[in-house]
Amino acid sequence: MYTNFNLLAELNETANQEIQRYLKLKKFKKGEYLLKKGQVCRYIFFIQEGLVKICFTNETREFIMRFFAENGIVTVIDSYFKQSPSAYDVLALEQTTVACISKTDLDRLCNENHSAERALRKLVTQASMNMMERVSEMLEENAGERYAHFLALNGQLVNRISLGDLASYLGITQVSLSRIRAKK
Amino acid sequence: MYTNFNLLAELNETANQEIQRYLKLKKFKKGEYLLKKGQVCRYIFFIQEGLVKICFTNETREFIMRFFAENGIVTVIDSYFKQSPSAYDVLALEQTTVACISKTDLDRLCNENHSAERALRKLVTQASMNMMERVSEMLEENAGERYAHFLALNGQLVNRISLGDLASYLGITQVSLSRIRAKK
DNA sequence: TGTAATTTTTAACAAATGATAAATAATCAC
DNA sequence: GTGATTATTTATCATTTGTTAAAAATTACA
Repeated sequence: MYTNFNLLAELNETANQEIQRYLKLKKFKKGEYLLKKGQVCRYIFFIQEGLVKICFTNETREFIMRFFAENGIVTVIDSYFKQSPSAYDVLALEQTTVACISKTDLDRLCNENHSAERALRKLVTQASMNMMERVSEMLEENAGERYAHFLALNGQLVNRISLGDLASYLGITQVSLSRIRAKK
Repeated sequence: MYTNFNLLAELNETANQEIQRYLKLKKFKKGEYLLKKGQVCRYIFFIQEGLVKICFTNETREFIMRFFAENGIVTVIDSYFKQSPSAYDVLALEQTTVACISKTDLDRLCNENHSAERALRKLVTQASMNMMERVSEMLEENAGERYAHFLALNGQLVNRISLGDLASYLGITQVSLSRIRAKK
């Protein structure tokens, strides 16, 4: 039922059966929060359908860490692992269906099952690589280059994301992104 | 002998004895490379003494991902886990002594020992959190704010890092950083 | 369909940062 | 120590991005 996640491919038969029992389906409407800033993130979410953003806000602006669409695996890593208040919101940009597993259940699974621990390690490794790539881009590229880069890697996603959200992801204002697009 | 690393505190007695056998000491002079771009990163390095940077270069500029000093644990995550050519250099900024373990040995240890796998998971989790924090800062803060932030968190390190390297870390030019400092 | 609300674009100006060059200061090698 | 090398600062100008405001386009919905 909940296939198509690399994390799960890593699991052995036992762990796979276990995790299927733990996973619970949840649905979020567009605009609903999977997690609000200040709350403790108690789940890892497997997105089956829809689109979410992890973001935070200033007094004046919003900033987006990442988008996650179908087959994406989402959690607020430091809140989840430390069970501390999240600095980020997780918000549905479309009607979104997720399968999720609680930290309590996954901890149990990881304690009992080495392959689950390994799968989790691979998941956070992937998150690390994604964030390093993002840091590299932000160091090296200006806003126009980051925009082109995002288009190249996420061509299909762009149609589902507002310009404002894309600007928040790129770390610039909506006005600035509009100007960048006009130049091309 | 090789104490003071959180990663190791996580290990059980067996794994701890094993890893002590695997760890090898290496010394690098100032300016020597622990890893060059294009090489495959085959080790995790535990810095005992000294200072290194993970960096990459443009046609014209250098960019620094992170500095690692005493008790820091360094690897180029995607090169290490995928055993693919590194996009980054790892370079000693001071004479540096490291204990290192090869991926071959650590893989063996992780296969045999659940607590080693967990320790590795915690290591990459920490790396993820660090990189997320860095992305957040780069989205939200301008260069002057990032400079102040770095000073606040790494006051003691600043004296060991050249202005040029600090600028490369902040993603600005040396000239720009000099200007920022002059304003304060 | 028509009106309101929202999103995107355009414009004008301010602030931040990059690029280049030159001056000054600090460090290194002999 | 002395000269050469390297690192840092200062200055000037160009480019990028932010801010604000208004216009235009799109979308929502009654």
